[in-house]
Amino acid sequence: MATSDPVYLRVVEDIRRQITDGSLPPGAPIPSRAQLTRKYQVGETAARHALRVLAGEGLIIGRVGSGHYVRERPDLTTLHRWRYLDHPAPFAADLQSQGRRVTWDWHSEPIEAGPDIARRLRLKETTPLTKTRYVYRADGKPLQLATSYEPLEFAAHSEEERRSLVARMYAHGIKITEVVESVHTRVPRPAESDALDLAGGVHVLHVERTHWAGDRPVETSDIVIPGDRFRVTYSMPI
Amino acid sequence: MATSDPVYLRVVEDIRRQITDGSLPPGAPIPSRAQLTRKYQVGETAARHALRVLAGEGLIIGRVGSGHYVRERPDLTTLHRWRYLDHPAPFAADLQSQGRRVTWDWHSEPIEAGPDIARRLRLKETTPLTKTRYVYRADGKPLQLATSYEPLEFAAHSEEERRSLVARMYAHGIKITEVVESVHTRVPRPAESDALDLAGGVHVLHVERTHWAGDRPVETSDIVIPGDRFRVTYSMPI
DNA sequence: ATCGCAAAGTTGGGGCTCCAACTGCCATCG
DNA sequence: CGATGGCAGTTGGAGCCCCAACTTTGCGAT
Repeated sequence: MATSDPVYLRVVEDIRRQITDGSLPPGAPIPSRAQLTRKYQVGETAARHALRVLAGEGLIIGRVGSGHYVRERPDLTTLHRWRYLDHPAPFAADLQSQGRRVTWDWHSEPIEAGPDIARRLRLKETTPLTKTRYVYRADGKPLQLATSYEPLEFAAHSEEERRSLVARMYAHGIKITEVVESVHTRVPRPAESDALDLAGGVHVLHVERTHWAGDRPVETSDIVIPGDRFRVTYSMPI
Repeated sequence: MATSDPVYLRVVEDIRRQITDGSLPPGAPIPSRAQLTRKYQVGETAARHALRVLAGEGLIIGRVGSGHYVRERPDLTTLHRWRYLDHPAPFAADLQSQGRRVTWDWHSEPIEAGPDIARRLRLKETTPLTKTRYVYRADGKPLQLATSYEPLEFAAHSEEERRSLVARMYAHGIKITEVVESVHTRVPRPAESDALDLAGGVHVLHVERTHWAGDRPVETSDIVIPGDRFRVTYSMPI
Protein backbone atom coordinates (compact mmCIF):
# COMPACT_ATOMS: atom_id res chain seq x y z
CA MET A 1 0.00 0.00 0.00
CA ALA A 2 1.58 3.24 -1.12
CA THR A 3 -1.27 5.38 0.14
CA SER A 4 1.00 7.16 2.62
CA ASP A 5 2.58 9.23 -0.15
CA PRO A 6 2.52 12.98 0.28
CA VAL A 7 -0.84 14.27 -0.88
CA TYR A 8 0.65 16.89 -3.17
CA LEU A 9 2.08 14.01 -5.17
CA ARG A 10 -1.41 12.74 -5.85
CA VAL A 11 -2.22 16.07 -7.45
CA VAL A 12 1.08 16.21 -9.33
CA GLU A 13 0.70 12.72 -10.69
CA ASP A 14 -2.89 13.18 -11.75
CA ILE A 15 -2.21 16.40 -13.61
CA ARG A 16 0.98 15.04 -15.11
CA ARG A 17 -0.94 12.04 -16.36
CA GLN A 18 -3.59 14.26 -17.94
CA ILE A 19 -0.88 16.24 -19.70
CA THR A 20 1.04 13.24 -20.90
CA ASP A 21 -2.02 11.39 -22.18
CA GLY A 22 -3.31 14.47 -23.95
CA SER A 23 -6.45 15.21 -21.98
CA LEU A 24 -4.81 18.52 -21.18
CA PRO A 25 -3.39 19.74 -24.48
CA PRO A 26 -0.68 22.42 -24.77
CA GLY A 27 -2.06 25.81 -23.83
CA ALA A 28 -4.86 24.37 -21.73
CA PRO A 29 -5.42 26.08 -18.40
CA ILE A 30 -4.66 24.19 -15.19
CA PRO A 31 -7.20 24.57 -12.37
CA SER A 32 -6.28 27.38 -10.04
CA ARG A 33 -5.11 26.90 -6.47
CA ALA A 34 -8.61 27.42 -5.17
CA GLN A 35 -10.09 24.96 -7.63
CA LEU A 36 -7.43 22.35 -6.89
CA THR A 37 -8.09 22.49 -3.15
CA ARG A 38 -11.75 21.77 -3.82
CA LYS A 39 -11.19 19.17 -6.54
CA TYR A 40 -8.61 17.10 -4.69
CA GLN A 41 -9.71 17.93 -1.17
CA VAL A 42 -6.28 19.20 -0.16
CA GLY A 43 -5.04 22.35 1.48
CA GLU A 44 -3.78 25.38 -0.38
CA THR A 45 -0.22 24.49 0.55
CA ALA A 46 -0.42 21.14 -1.17
CA ALA A 47 -2.13 22.59 -4.24
CA ARG A 48 0.45 25.33 -4.48
CA HIS A 49 3.31 22.89 -4.03
CA ALA A 50 1.93 20.63 -6.73
CA LEU A 51 1.81 23.54 -9.18
CA ARG A 52 5.37 24.50 -8.26
CA VAL A 53 6.61 20.99 -8.90
CA LEU A 54 4.87 20.76 -12.26
CA ALA A 55 6.16 24.17 -13.23
CA GLY A 56 9.60 23.03 -12.14
CA GLU A 57 9.33 20.04 -14.43
CA GLY A 58 8.57 22.40 -17.26
CA LEU A 59 5.18 20.87 -17.91
CA ILE A 60 3.19 23.95 -17.00
CA ILE A 61 3.92 27.63 -16.72
CA GLY A 62 2.44 30.16 -14.31
CA ARG A 63 1.31 33.61 -15.34
CA VAL A 64 0.69 36.04 -12.50
CA GLY A 65 -2.85 37.28 -12.52
CA SER A 66 -3.89 34.77 -15.12
CA GLY A 67 -3.26 31.15 -14.21
CA HIS A 68 -1.16 28.10 -14.99
CA TYR A 69 -1.12 26.67 -18.49
CA VAL A 70 0.25 23.57 -20.16
CA ARG A 71 3.55 24.44 -21.79
CA GLU A 72 3.52 24.71 -25.54
CA ARG A 73 6.49 22.44 -26.16
CA PRO A 74 6.43 20.15 -23.16
CA ASP A 75 8.67 17.67 -24.95
CA LEU A 76 6.95 14.86 -23.18
CA THR A 77 9.06 12.18 -24.69
CA THR A 78 12.10 13.29 -22.76
CA LEU A 79 10.29 12.78 -19.48
CA HIS A 80 11.84 9.88 -17.64
CA ARG A 81 13.44 8.59 -20.74
CA TRP A 82 16.64 6.66 -20.72
CA ARG A 83 18.43 3.84 -22.33
CA TYR A 84 21.08 1.56 -21.14
CA LEU A 85 23.67 0.72 -23.74
CA ASP A 86 26.31 -1.91 -23.86
CA HIS A 87 28.30 -1.47 -27.03
CA PRO A 88 31.69 -3.10 -26.72
CA ALA A 89 32.42 -1.81 -30.18
CA PRO A 90 34.88 -1.46 -32.92
CA PHE A 91 33.00 0.95 -35.10
CA ALA A 92 31.68 1.93 -38.45
CA ALA A 93 34.02 4.80 -39.20
CA ASP A 94 37.03 2.55 -38.80
CA LEU A 95 35.55 -0.33 -40.69
CA GLN A 96 34.22 1.79 -43.49
CA SER A 97 37.59 3.41 -43.91
CA GLN A 98 38.82 -0.13 -44.51
CA GLY A 99 36.28 -0.45 -47.28
CA ARG A 100 33.98 -2.81 -45.42
CA ARG A 101 30.21 -2.49 -45.41
CA VAL A 102 28.69 -2.24 -41.94
CA THR A 103 25.13 -3.33 -41.27
CA TRP A 104 23.18 -4.18 -38.18
CA ASP A 105 19.91 -5.65 -37.06
CA TRP A 106 18.27 -6.20 -33.72
CA HIS A 107 15.75 -8.16 -31.75
CA SER A 108 13.70 -6.71 -28.89
CA GLU A 109 11.96 -8.51 -26.07
CA PRO A 110 10.09 -7.22 -23.01
CA ILE A 111 11.64 -8.06 -19.64
CA GLU A 112 11.65 -6.82 -16.08
CA ALA A 113 14.56 -4.78 -14.80
CA GLY A 114 15.88 -7.36 -12.35
CA PRO A 115 18.38 -6.67 -9.57
CA ASP A 116 21.40 -5.72 -11.68
CA ILE A 117 19.77 -3.30 -14.09
CA ALA A 118 17.51 -1.98 -11.35
CA ARG A 119 20.53 -1.03 -9.30
CA ARG A 120 22.34 0.61 -12.19
CA LEU A 121 19.38 2.57 -13.49
CA ARG A 122 17.82 3.09 -10.07
CA LEU A 123 14.56 1.47 -10.98
CA LYS A 124 12.32 -0.95 -9.20
CA GLU A 125 13.19 -4.55 -10.03
CA THR A 126 9.74 -5.05 -11.49
CA THR A 127 9.95 -2.11 -13.89
CA PRO A 128 8.99 -3.37 -17.32
CA LEU A 129 11.44 -2.54 -20.06
CA THR A 130 12.63 -3.66 -23.42
CA LYS A 131 15.85 -5.52 -23.91
CA THR A 132 17.27 -5.12 -27.38
CA ARG A 133 20.17 -7.13 -28.71
CA TYR A 134 21.96 -5.62 -31.66
CA VAL A 135 24.02 -7.67 -34.04
CA TYR A 136 26.57 -5.72 -36.01
CA ARG A 137 27.99 -7.12 -39.17
CA ALA A 138 30.87 -6.20 -41.42
CA ASP A 139 30.27 -7.41 -44.97
CA GLY A 140 27.56 -9.68 -43.63
CA LYS A 141 29.76 -11.45 -41.10
CA PRO A 142 28.69 -11.06 -37.45
CA LEU A 143 31.11 -8.72 -35.76
CA GLN A 144 29.83 -7.84 -32.36
CA LEU A 145 26.87 -7.87 -30.02
CA ALA A 146 25.39 -4.88 -28.24
CA THR A 147 22.67 -4.67 -25.64
CA SER A 148 20.27 -1.87 -24.90
CA TYR A 149 17.64 -1.59 -22.18
CA GLU A 150 14.87 0.88 -22.83
CA PRO A 151 11.53 1.87 -21.34
CA LEU A 152 8.52 0.41 -23.09
CA GLU A 153 7.13 3.59 -24.61
CA PHE A 154 10.48 4.34 -26.13
CA ALA A 155 10.62 1.06 -27.95
CA ALA A 156 7.04 1.55 -29.08
CA HIS A 157 7.67 4.26 -31.65
CA SER A 158 11.19 3.40 -32.52
CA GLU A 159 11.31 1.08 -35.48
CA GLU A 160 12.64 3.57 -38.01
CA GLU A 161 13.96 5.94 -35.38
CA ARG A 162 16.16 3.22 -34.03
CA ARG A 163 17.69 2.74 -37.43
CA SER A 164 18.25 6.47 -37.97
CA LEU A 165 19.71 6.91 -34.50
CA VAL A 166 22.21 4.17 -34.91
CA ALA A 167 23.02 5.55 -38.33
CA ARG A 168 23.65 8.99 -36.89
CA MET A 169 25.80 7.48 -34.20
CA TYR A 170 27.84 5.91 -36.91
CA ALA A 171 27.92 9.09 -38.93
CA HIS A 172 29.50 10.84 -35.97
CA GLY A 173 32.06 8.11 -35.71
CA ILE A 174 31.15 7.51 -32.12
CA LYS A 175 32.99 4.71 -30.46
CA ILE A 176 31.27 3.25 -27.48
CA THR A 177 33.70 1.02 -25.73
CA GLU A 178 32.22 0.63 -22.30
CA VAL A 179 29.03 -0.12 -20.58
CA VAL A 180 27.30 3.18 -20.10
CA GLU A 181 23.99 4.35 -18.87
CA SER A 182 22.13 7.61 -18.99
CA VAL A 183 19.06 8.93 -17.34
CA HIS A 184 17.06 11.68 -18.99
CA THR A 185 14.63 13.81 -17.15
CA ARG A 186 12.91 17.07 -17.69
CA VAL A 187 14.23 19.36 -15.09
CA PRO A 188 13.36 22.30 -12.91
CA ARG A 189 14.65 25.49 -14.36
CA PRO A 190 17.27 26.99 -12.09
CA ALA A 191 15.83 29.48 -9.65
CA GLU A 192 17.67 32.28 -11.43
CA SER A 193 16.67 32.11 -15.05
CA ASP A 194 12.96 32.01 -14.60
CA ALA A 195 10.62 33.41 -17.16
CA LEU A 196 10.64 30.99 -20.05
CA ASP A 197 7.86 31.87 -22.33
CA LEU A 198 4.97 29.56 -22.99
CA ALA A 199 5.63 29.30 -26.67
CA GLY A 200 9.24 28.79 -27.57
CA GLY A 201 10.76 28.16 -24.16
CA VAL A 202 14.33 27.02 -24.21
CA HIS A 203 14.84 23.32 -24.51
CA VAL A 204 15.80 22.23 -21.03
CA LEU A 205 17.31 18.82 -20.73
CA HIS A 206 18.80 17.22 -17.70
CA VAL A 207 21.25 14.43 -18.18
CA GLU A 208 22.25 12.54 -15.08
CA ARG A 209 24.93 10.06 -15.69
CA THR A 210 26.66 7.18 -14.04
CA HIS A 211 29.04 5.18 -16.10
CA TRP A 212 30.33 1.75 -15.42
CA ALA A 213 33.32 -0.19 -16.59
CA GLY A 214 32.68 -3.49 -14.94
CA ASP A 215 32.08 -2.41 -11.39
CA ARG A 216 33.76 0.95 -11.12
CA PRO A 217 32.38 4.22 -12.47
CA VAL A 218 34.32 5.95 -15.23
CA GLU A 219 34.59 9.52 -16.47
CA THR A 220 32.93 9.86 -19.82
CA SER A 221 31.96 12.47 -22.33
CA ASP A 222 28.53 12.60 -23.83
CA ILE A 223 27.01 13.08 -27.21
CA VAL A 224 23.46 14.30 -27.13
CA ILE A 225 21.59 13.51 -30.29
CA PRO A 226 18.31 15.34 -30.47
CA GLY A 227 15.66 13.61 -32.49
CA ASP A 228 12.36 15.06 -33.54
CA ARG A 229 10.59 13.27 -30.75
CA PHE A 230 13.33 12.86 -28.19
CA ARG A 231 16.98 13.23 -27.44
CA VAL A 232 19.40 10.48 -26.70
CA THR A 233 22.72 10.81 -25.01
CA TYR A 234 25.56 8.56 -25.97
CA SER A 235 28.41 8.48 -23.54
CA MET A 236 31.95 7.43 -24.08
CA PRO A 237 35.04 7.37 -21.92
CA ILE A 238 37.62 9.97 -22.81
CA MET B 1 16.93 50.76 -5.76
CA ALA B 2 16.38 47.04 -5.87
CA THR B 3 15.55 46.73 -2.19
CA SER B 4 12.10 45.40 -3.08
CA ASP B 5 13.51 41.95 -3.88
CA PRO B 6 11.89 39.02 -2.15
CA VAL B 7 13.40 38.64 1.30
CA TYR B 8 14.16 34.95 0.85
CA LEU B 9 16.59 35.99 -1.86
CA ARG B 10 18.56 38.01 0.66
CA VAL B 11 19.06 34.84 2.66
CA VAL B 12 19.85 32.75 -0.41
CA GLU B 13 22.39 35.22 -1.71
CA ASP B 14 24.12 35.66 1.60
CA ILE B 15 24.51 31.95 2.22
CA ARG B 16 25.52 31.32 -1.36
CA ARG B 17 28.19 33.97 -1.06
CA GLN B 18 29.52 32.38 2.12
CA ILE B 19 29.71 29.02 0.39
CA THR B 20 31.37 30.29 -2.74
CA ASP B 21 33.93 32.40 -0.91
CA GLY B 22 34.81 29.58 1.43
CA SER B 23 33.56 30.93 4.76
CA LEU B 24 31.27 27.93 4.78
CA PRO B 25 33.47 25.00 3.74
CA PRO B 26 32.11 21.69 2.47
CA GLY B 27 30.43 19.75 5.25
CA ALA B 28 29.77 22.86 7.33
CA PRO B 29 26.32 23.04 8.88
CA ILE B 30 23.88 25.69 7.66
CA PRO B 31 21.85 27.48 10.34
CA SER B 32 18.53 25.79 10.94
CA ARG B 33 15.19 27.28 9.98
CA ALA B 34 14.72 28.62 13.47
CA GLN B 35 18.17 30.17 13.51
CA LEU B 36 17.72 31.72 10.08
CA THR B 37 14.47 33.41 11.09
CA ARG B 38 16.27 35.02 14.01
CA LYS B 39 19.48 35.84 12.13
CA TYR B 40 17.87 37.44 9.10
CA GLN B 41 14.68 38.60 10.77
CA VAL B 42 12.45 36.76 8.33
CA GLY B 43 9.55 34.37 8.70
CA GLU B 44 9.82 30.63 8.71
CA THR B 45 8.39 30.50 5.20
CA ALA B 46 11.18 32.62 3.81
CA ALA B 47 13.87 30.72 5.69
CA ARG B 48 12.47 27.43 4.51
CA HIS B 49 12.18 28.62 0.94
CA ALA B 50 15.75 29.87 0.97
CA LEU B 51 16.99 26.46 2.11
CA ARG B 52 14.90 24.77 -0.57
CA VAL B 53 16.39 26.96 -3.27
CA LEU B 54 19.96 26.37 -2.12
CA ALA B 55 19.32 22.64 -1.87
CA GLY B 56 17.84 22.81 -5.35
CA GLU B 57 21.01 24.41 -6.63
CA GLY B 58 22.95 21.52 -5.17
CA LEU B 59 24.96 23.75 -2.88
CA ILE B 60 23.59 22.29 0.32
CA ILE B 61 21.86 19.08 1.28
CA GLY B 62 19.19 18.54 3.90
CA ARG B 63 19.22 15.64 6.32
CA VAL B 64 15.97 15.03 8.17
CA GLY B 65 16.45 15.26 11.90
CA SER B 66 19.94 16.65 11.52
CA GLY B 67 20.22 19.80 9.46
CA HIS B 68 21.43 21.27 6.20
CA TYR B 69 25.07 20.97 5.24
CA VAL B 70 27.30 22.35 2.52
CA ARG B 71 27.63 19.72 -0.19
CA GLU B 72 30.94 17.91 -0.33
CA ARG B 73 31.53 18.36 -4.05
CA PRO B 74 29.72 21.60 -4.83
CA ASP B 75 31.60 21.85 -8.10
CA LEU B 76 31.55 25.57 -7.90
CA THR B 77 33.35 26.00 -11.15
CA THR B 78 30.34 24.81 -13.09
CA LEU B 79 28.13 27.41 -11.46
CA HIS B 80 27.07 29.93 -14.04
CA ARG B 81 29.80 28.94 -16.41
CA TRP B 82 29.48 29.26 -20.12
CA ARG B 83 31.35 30.00 -23.23
CA TYR B 84 30.31 31.33 -26.53
CA LEU B 85 32.00 29.74 -29.48
CA ASP B 86 32.15 30.73 -33.08
CA HIS B 87 34.02 28.07 -34.97
CA PRO B 88 33.15 28.19 -38.65
CA ALA B 89 35.46 25.26 -39.09
CA PRO B 90 36.82 22.63 -41.35
CA PHE B 91 38.55 20.50 -38.82
CA ALA B 92 41.58 18.61 -37.69
CA ALA B 93 40.37 15.09 -38.31
CA ASP B 94 39.78 15.88 -41.97
CA LEU B 95 42.96 17.81 -42.42
CA GLN B 96 45.10 15.34 -40.57
CA SER B 97 43.73 12.54 -42.69
CA GLN B 98 45.09 14.55 -45.60
CA GLY B 99 48.48 14.45 -43.94
CA ARG B 100 48.51 18.09 -42.92
CA ARG B 101 49.67 19.30 -39.54
CA VAL B 102 47.10 21.36 -37.70
CA THR B 103 48.12 23.90 -35.07
CA TRP B 104 46.42 26.77 -33.40
CA ASP B 105 47.10 29.72 -31.16
CA TRP B 106 44.96 32.35 -29.57
CA HIS B 107 44.84 35.80 -28.10
CA SER B 108 42.55 36.83 -25.26
CA GLU B 109 41.39 40.28 -24.27
CA PRO B 110 38.90 41.50 -21.67
CA ILE B 111 35.81 43.23 -23.01
CA GLU B 112 32.26 44.00 -22.01
CA ALA B 113 29.43 41.90 -23.39
CA GLY B 114 27.89 44.63 -25.53
CA PRO B 115 24.39 44.53 -27.05
CA ASP B 116 24.87 41.60 -29.44
CA ILE B 117 26.54 39.12 -27.11
CA ALA B 118 24.41 40.33 -24.21
CA ARG B 119 21.27 39.44 -26.13
CA ARG B 120 22.55 36.04 -27.19
CA LEU B 121 23.90 35.01 -23.83
CA ARG B 122 21.24 36.86 -21.84
CA LEU B 123 23.73 38.91 -19.94
CA LYS B 124 23.87 42.54 -18.98
CA GLU B 125 25.67 44.62 -21.57
CA THR B 126 28.26 45.60 -18.99
CA THR B 127 29.12 42.04 -18.01
CA PRO B 128 32.87 41.67 -18.15
CA LEU B 129 34.13 38.76 -20.16
CA THR B 130 37.06 37.52 -22.15
CA LYS B 131 37.07 37.50 -25.90
CA THR B 132 39.43 34.95 -27.35
CA ARG B 133 40.34 34.78 -31.00
CA TYR B 134 41.73 31.49 -32.19
CA VAL B 135 43.82 31.20 -35.29
CA TYR B 136 43.95 27.75 -36.79
CA ARG B 137 46.72 26.81 -39.14
CA ALA B 138 47.33 23.90 -41.43
CA ASP B 139 51.05 23.38 -41.98
CA GLY B 140 51.65 26.84 -40.59
CA LYS B 141 49.36 28.62 -43.02
CA PRO B 142 46.41 30.48 -41.42
CA LEU B 143 43.29 28.55 -42.14
CA GLN B 144 40.45 29.99 -40.15
CA LEU B 145 39.44 32.25 -37.29
CA ALA B 146 37.32 31.30 -34.32
CA THR B 147 35.93 33.41 -31.54
CA SER B 148 35.08 32.47 -27.99
CA TYR B 149 33.50 34.55 -25.27
CA GLU B 150 34.05 33.33 -21.74
CA PRO B 151 33.49 34.54 -18.22
CA LEU B 152 36.55 36.01 -16.57
CA GLU B 153 37.19 33.29 -13.99
CA PHE B 154 37.11 30.72 -16.72
CA ALA B 155 39.84 32.38 -18.67
CA ALA B 156 41.88 32.79 -15.52
CA HIS B 157 42.93 29.19 -15.01
CA SER B 158 42.84 28.07 -18.57
CA GLU B 159 46.24 28.39 -20.19
CA GLU B 160 47.04 24.70 -20.46
CA GLU B 161 43.46 23.65 -20.09
CA ARG B 162 42.55 25.63 -23.15
CA ARG B 163 45.13 23.77 -25.16
CA SER B 164 44.01 20.37 -23.89
CA LEU B 165 40.38 21.20 -24.47
CA VAL B 166 40.92 22.19 -28.03
CA ALA B 167 43.08 19.11 -28.47
CA ARG B 168 40.33 16.89 -27.14
CA MET B 169 37.86 18.59 -29.42
CA TYR B 170 40.12 17.71 -32.29
CA ALA B 171 40.64 14.20 -31.04
CA HIS B 172 36.91 13.69 -31.16
CA GLY B 173 36.82 14.98 -34.69
CA ILE B 174 34.26 17.59 -33.76
CA LYS B 175 33.15 19.84 -36.53
CA ILE B 176 31.67 23.08 -35.37
CA THR B 177 30.19 24.83 -38.33
CA GLU B 178 27.87 27.33 -36.77
CA VAL B 179 27.74 29.95 -34.13
CA VAL B 180 26.73 28.20 -30.96
CA GLU B 181 26.35 29.10 -27.36
CA SER B 182 25.87 27.17 -24.20
CA VAL B 183 24.94 28.04 -20.68
CA HIS B 184 26.07 25.83 -17.83
CA THR B 185 24.44 25.87 -14.49
CA ARG B 186 24.29 23.66 -11.49
CA VAL B 187 20.80 22.44 -11.32
CA PRO B 188 18.03 21.41 -8.98
CA ARG B 189 17.76 17.69 -8.74
CA PRO B 190 14.49 16.54 -10.24
CA ALA B 191 11.79 16.20 -7.63
CA GLU B 192 11.83 12.43 -8.13
CA SER B 193 15.39 11.25 -7.79
CA ASP B 194 16.22 12.77 -4.46
CA ALA B 195 18.76 11.39 -2.10
CA LEU B 196 22.16 12.24 -3.46
CA ASP B 197 24.66 11.61 -0.78
CA LEU B 198 26.78 14.34 0.68
CA ALA B 199 30.03 12.76 -0.34
CA GLY B 200 30.03 11.34 -3.82
CA GLY B 201 26.78 12.65 -5.20
CA VAL B 202 26.29 12.12 -8.88
CA HIS B 203 27.67 14.83 -11.06
CA VAL B 204 24.64 16.84 -12.04
CA LEU B 205 25.05 19.22 -14.89
CA HIS B 206 22.42 21.30 -16.53
CA VAL B 207 23.01 22.41 -20.04
CA GLU B 208 20.64 25.01 -21.37
CA ARG B 209 21.17 25.72 -24.98
CA THR B 210 20.20 28.15 -27.65
CA HIS B 211 21.91 27.88 -30.95
CA TRP B 212 22.15 30.49 -33.64
CA ALA B 213 22.89 30.38 -37.31
CA GLY B 214 22.88 34.04 -38.12
CA ASP B 215 19.60 35.11 -36.62
CA ARG B 216 17.59 31.92 -36.42
CA PRO B 217 18.04 29.19 -33.83
CA VAL B 218 19.16 25.79 -35.05
CA GLU B 219 18.89 22.27 -33.72
CA THR B 220 22.24 21.04 -32.57
CA SER B 221 23.78 18.10 -30.83
CA ASP B 222 26.15 18.54 -27.94
CA ILE B 223 29.43 17.14 -26.82
CA VAL B 224 30.07 17.47 -23.12
CA ILE B 225 33.73 17.31 -22.31
CA PRO B 226 34.31 16.94 -18.60
CA GLY B 227 37.56 18.41 -17.35
CA ASP B 228 38.98 18.05 -13.89
CA ARG B 229 37.75 21.47 -12.88
CA PHE B 230 34.81 21.94 -15.18
CA ARG B 231 32.88 20.60 -18.09
CA VAL B 232 32.44 22.27 -21.41
CA THR B 233 29.74 21.58 -23.91
CA TYR B 234 30.46 21.89 -27.57
CA SER B 235 27.45 21.98 -29.80
CA MET B 236 27.11 21.25 -33.44
CA PRO B 237 24.24 21.13 -35.90
CA ILE B 238 23.31 17.67 -37.01
C1' DA C 1 32.96 2.91 31.58
C1' DT C 2 29.36 1.71 28.92
C1' DC C 3 24.57 1.24 27.71
C1' DG C 4 19.90 2.75 27.11
C1' DC C 5 16.67 6.08 26.85
C1' DA C 6 14.37 10.33 26.86
C1' DA C 7 14.46 15.10 25.61
C1' DA C 8 15.58 18.57 22.40
C1' DG C 9 16.36 19.97 17.92
C1' DT C 10 15.65 19.56 12.88
C1' DT C 11 13.57 18.47 8.41
C1' DG C 12 9.70 17.91 5.40
C1' DG C 13 4.62 17.59 4.79
C1' DG C 14 0.59 20.01 5.46
C1' DG C 15 -2.93 23.66 6.85
C1' DC C 16 -4.58 28.44 7.09
C1' DT C 17 -4.32 33.37 6.12
C1' DC C 18 -3.08 38.02 4.34
C1' DC C 19 -1.47 40.92 0.71
C1' DA C 20 0.61 43.16 -3.59
C1' DA C 21 0.69 42.95 -8.29
C1' DC C 22 -1.23 41.62 -12.23
C1' DT C 23 -4.95 39.93 -15.87
C1' DG C 24 -9.42 39.59 -17.90
C1' DC C 25 -13.73 41.05 -18.42
C1' DC C 26 -17.81 43.52 -18.06
C1' DA C 27 -20.33 47.60 -17.57
C1' DT C 28 -20.58 52.25 -17.77
C1' DC C 29 -19.66 56.73 -19.66
C1' DG C 30 -18.43 60.06 -23.13
C1' DC D 1 -18.93 52.79 -30.85
C1' DG D 2 -14.82 53.03 -28.34
C1' DA D 3 -12.34 54.04 -24.32
C1' DT D 4 -12.10 53.82 -19.36
C1' DG D 5 -12.65 52.19 -14.81
C1' DG D 6 -13.59 48.98 -11.52
C1' DC D 7 -14.11 44.33 -9.83
C1' DA D 8 -13.25 39.45 -9.48
C1' DG D 9 -9.89 36.00 -9.96
C1' DT D 10 -5.07 34.42 -9.95
C1' DT D 11 -0.15 34.05 -8.86
C1' DG D 12 3.74 34.51 -5.85
C1' DG D 13 5.68 36.29 -1.52
C1' DA D 14 5.30 35.99 3.27
C1' DG D 15 3.84 34.80 8.07
C1' DC D 16 2.46 31.50 11.58
C1' DC D 17 1.31 27.03 13.21
C1' DC D 18 1.01 21.80 13.96
C1' DC D 19 2.85 17.25 13.44
C1' DA D 20 5.47 12.86 12.21
C1' DA D 21 9.79 11.03 11.61
C1' DC D 22 14.31 11.23 12.39
C1' DT D 23 19.11 12.50 14.64
C1' DT D 24 21.87 14.10 18.26
C1' DT D 25 23.00 14.66 22.76
C1' DG D 26 23.29 14.27 27.33
C1' DC D 27 21.86 12.17 31.53
C1' DG D 28 21.17 8.52 34.56
C1' DA D 29 21.46 3.73 35.66
C1' DT D 30 23.83 -0.35 35.59
